[in-house]
Amino acid sequence: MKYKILENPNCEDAYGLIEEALRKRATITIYACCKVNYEGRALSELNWGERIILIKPDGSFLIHQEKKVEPVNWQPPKSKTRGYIQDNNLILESHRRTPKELLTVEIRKVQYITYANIEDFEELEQAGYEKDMGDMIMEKPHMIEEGFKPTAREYSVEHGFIDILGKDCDNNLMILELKARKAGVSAVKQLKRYLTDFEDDDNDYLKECLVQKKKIRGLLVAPSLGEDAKELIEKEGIEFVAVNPPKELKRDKKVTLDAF
Amino acid sequence: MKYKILENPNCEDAYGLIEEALRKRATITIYACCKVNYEGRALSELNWGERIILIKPDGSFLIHQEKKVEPVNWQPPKSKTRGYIQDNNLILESHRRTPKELLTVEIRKVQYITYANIEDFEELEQAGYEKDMGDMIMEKPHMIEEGFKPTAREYSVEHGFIDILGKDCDNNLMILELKARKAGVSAVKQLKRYLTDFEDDDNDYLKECLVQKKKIRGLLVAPSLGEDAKELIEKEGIEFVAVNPPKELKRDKKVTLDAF
DNA sequence: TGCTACATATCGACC
DNA sequence: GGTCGATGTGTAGCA
Repeated sequence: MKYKILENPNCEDAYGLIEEALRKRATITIYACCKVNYEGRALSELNWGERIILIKPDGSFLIHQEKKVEPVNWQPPKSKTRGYIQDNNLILESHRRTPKELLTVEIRKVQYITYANIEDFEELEQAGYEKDMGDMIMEKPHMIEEGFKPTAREYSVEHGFIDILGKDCDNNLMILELKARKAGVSAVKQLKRYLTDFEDDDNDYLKECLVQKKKIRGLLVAPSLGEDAKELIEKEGIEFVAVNPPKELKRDKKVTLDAF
Repeated sequence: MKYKILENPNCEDAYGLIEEALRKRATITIYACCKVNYEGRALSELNWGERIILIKPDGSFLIHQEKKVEPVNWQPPKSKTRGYIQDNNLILESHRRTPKELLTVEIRKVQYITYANIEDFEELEQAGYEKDMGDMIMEKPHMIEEGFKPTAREYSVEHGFIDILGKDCDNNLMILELKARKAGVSAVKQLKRYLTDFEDDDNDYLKECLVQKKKIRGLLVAPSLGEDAKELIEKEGIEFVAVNPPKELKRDKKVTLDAF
């Protein structure tokens, strides 16, 4: 990692280092006293104070205060950064075309600037999502109940997509809504809406179901259920199945599979 | 701003500086080659690579790659950070109680660490939100149309809240859904759902409306409308009113008001 | 503490 | 370039 650090620079030196870093497509951090203006989708102003500025080679621009995970101001990747000197202050601008957005940072005093060319070829591997849960249920449908047979995934209805469509051992239709986290009232309402949509819709599954005089069962599949949601599923005649999302990384899974 | 910078430290020195910084409740940035594991609401793993670590005095913990606005891994405010040395590597852990979440950073090589006590007493002032839009319409109802009289705000119905409830000059009921950004199909559907909820609900507004044989008008209020949404409002008999969210900071507003 | 809704949401996938 | 949906969404407000 090649890096450079500049402490207590004057305005011109700070400007010079930032230009150099931008040219070299390095990642820059600045500890400085600044004032920030943003105009674009919304409008904001942040008065003089000390903050940390992070500029990435992909154009991302972040300003962090000493609190919270979220930056106080930012610009997304592909934004264009430029700097100039005005009234003996260093101004940094980050500009985006669509939508038109401009972030302006007026820097009164730089404590230090660092930049480095970061080498990172890894991507985050993760698990424990709704998609993983769907994959798992398609692979092991008995997790839902004995005899469950999935027939379709991401089945389109008026207000969205039914996560998994299938049949139980008695050939009743089953409509599954998956949630990777604790399900709330909104999840129950969503499933209810899909059930209504499905019943209003003219489709082969429904026709077959009517002909064979079978039921349509709505199932909410999630690791747990909120208190309010418990009441609502009773009322709506919806069933709940407790399933935890698989917390297994794909690489680990592969290893496990390879072992067999 | 008091700060300290340590370049190319060995494991022990890096550990020492971080402990010192945590004690002093400083804001820390580390450029380092590390490996990251997260387990909590989900599960993730990030293999060896160079990243920027930011630790804030409120407990926020961020790991940034050289791309994107979002950190690749993080912990929220109030998380507890601790460090230790294992196998000649520096380990940083950030721990959260509820929900139980643990972030583990294994650092192989530190390029540099800096910490500083940041002084920032300013908060972001902003404008251009749905709430501002609601305030503006309550203050200047004629923006919607001549003779519009708001009667209720955040009126609760089955699937959510009606932003503004009111009457027109002919005493017809008006149900307003506000959006601070371009409205899409989902906004129209949301309003339609609220209209249905309202008509299904047993309330005084509705009773009065029926007695006086008045209409119920649904209005979508937003700066603009997507193409698909235009078709849908036609079909659903919903009206659209173009209103831009007020992009005026409260301080500016106050000044303006003081001037009168 | 828990729940709801908003955000300059961001981000990825799909069209 | 848009549209749609998931997110370890984060965050504020309120019960």
